[in-house]
Amino acid sequence: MSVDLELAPKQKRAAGERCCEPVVYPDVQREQALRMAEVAKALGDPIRLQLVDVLRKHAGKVCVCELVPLFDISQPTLSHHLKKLRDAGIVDSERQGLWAYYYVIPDALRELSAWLS
Amino acid sequence: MSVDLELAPKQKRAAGERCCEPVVYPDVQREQALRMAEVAKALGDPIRLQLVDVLRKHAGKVCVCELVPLFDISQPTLSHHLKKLRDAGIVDSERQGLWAYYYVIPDALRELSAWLS
DNA sequence: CTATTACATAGACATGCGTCAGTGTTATTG
DNA sequence: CAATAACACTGACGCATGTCTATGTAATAG
Repeated sequence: MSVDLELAPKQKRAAGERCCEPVVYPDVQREQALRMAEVAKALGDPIRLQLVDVLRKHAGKVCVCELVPLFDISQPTLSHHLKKLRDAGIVDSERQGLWAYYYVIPDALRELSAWLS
Repeated sequence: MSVDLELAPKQKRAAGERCCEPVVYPDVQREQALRMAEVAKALGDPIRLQLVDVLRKHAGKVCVCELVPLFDISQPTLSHHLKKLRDAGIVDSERQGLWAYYYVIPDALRELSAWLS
């Protein structure tokens, strides 16, 4: 999988000349880069990465009240991180009475994972 | 691969009682989360992600002068992004005369990639 | 209804980020 | 030497981020 940027032919040039001609490249696949970067950015915080790890390990849905004591941050801060993960399309939640259960959206990490391997 | 956080037993409790006891968890593997989050954060920008993509596709080393025309940003901004990738341990560079050649460090993405799959 | 519990939202604060114009550094050409 | 080219660094700017305290909302207990 790639993001498809065309590259100018690679060759040395003597100084005193222009190094490279400007390259026109199709911005095909740029949306893919945007999507993957958004997911990567959401994973770019240790707490959020550990949150995703916990949610993935516990295949079912996990109550927020079980997540709070795992980290040295306040409950609102954790709520904020969960929202970031929701906005990135990585997790989703369900309310049941007073509790909120979070889970990883299947295949949410697939595109990035495939690109990385 | 996981980050190894212990989770409290998952069970509903009647309201009016504490939901969960605080959980003590070993911060084993927390360094791993820090490392992976650092890499993910560096990939969390579309331009940097595309830079890594270009460098990975062209297995050899790529001259900065070939990268500049691929993006709609100034040369100093691109230099800044390359520095971020260097700081994250994803790429490295070599100077040869006037030119600087960048390349992806082998296995720099392996840990994150393995965790994601 | 009142109190309590679980969770989210609001606002504030310091810090970090992405970008640019400008400048510096190093190497090559003439 | 002076001029030029490739690249990095500096400082500035607006905006986003991570964190907190305080408050809001919805549901349950009594």
